[in-house]
Amino acid sequence: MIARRKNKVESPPVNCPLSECLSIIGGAWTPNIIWYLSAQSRRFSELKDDLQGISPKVLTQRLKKLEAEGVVNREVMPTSPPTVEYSLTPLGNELKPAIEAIVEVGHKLKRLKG
Amino acid sequence: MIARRKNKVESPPVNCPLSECLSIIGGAWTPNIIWYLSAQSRRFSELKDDLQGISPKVLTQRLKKLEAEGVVNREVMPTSPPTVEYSLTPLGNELKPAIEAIVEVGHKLKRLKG
DNA sequence: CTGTATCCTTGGCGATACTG
DNA sequence: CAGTATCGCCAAGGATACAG
Repeated sequence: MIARRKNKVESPPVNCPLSECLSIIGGAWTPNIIWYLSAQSRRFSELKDDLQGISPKVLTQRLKKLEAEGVVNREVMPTSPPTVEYSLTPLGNELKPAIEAIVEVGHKLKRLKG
Repeated sequence: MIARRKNKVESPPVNCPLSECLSIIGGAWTPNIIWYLSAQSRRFSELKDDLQGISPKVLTQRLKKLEAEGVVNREVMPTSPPTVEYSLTPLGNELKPAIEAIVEVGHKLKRLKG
């Protein structure tokens, strides 16, 4: 007899958490922003330099979204002229393993494919 | 010819090795496709059922791209009617840790944020 | 069953100029 | 320095019908 295959894959609940996390790190520049912030806290224009080519609009969009999600902390420093420090929150640090896994695989792919 | 403004959307930033991997798992349905294939090999319409809501066009697009990248293997079975088996290549399996890390973080986020 | 072929909408992103 | 405000494009993705 032909072993009829299972109609369902074992654990479908995966759909949700995947989207949950990817909706955070999914933006075009977002992973790199988190990457740089995971190394150290950065100011707006420092990030703008880190992410060469990003427009201030998009950088603002991303940072605001990340801040709203509780992933990034924004702190205005009482300096003159005023500067703003961005850093990862504890929640933001939870993302680091995923980012690192992605980086890891990125390296492997690079080795394997050229 | 008309000189077009060069505001076309470029590929993600090149600063860190993130892009390499994200360009593979970055598509809208791609992570889930890889997830389902990591459990077992699947046929086209099985994947279409797994990924409820995906259009055949997009599923084809993704599978072709993944196949071209060496991540997914496509095998036509000599059955009647013909069926096609998709599975992960060894290279594709390299992606699993990253996917799993993302899932992991997805769970954490869900716990922490409700 | 396994895809193609079209058409259409959307929103993400780029570029640039301007403000406190 | 740290953003906002506008404008515009275009490619990803949805919907649907058709084909081998």
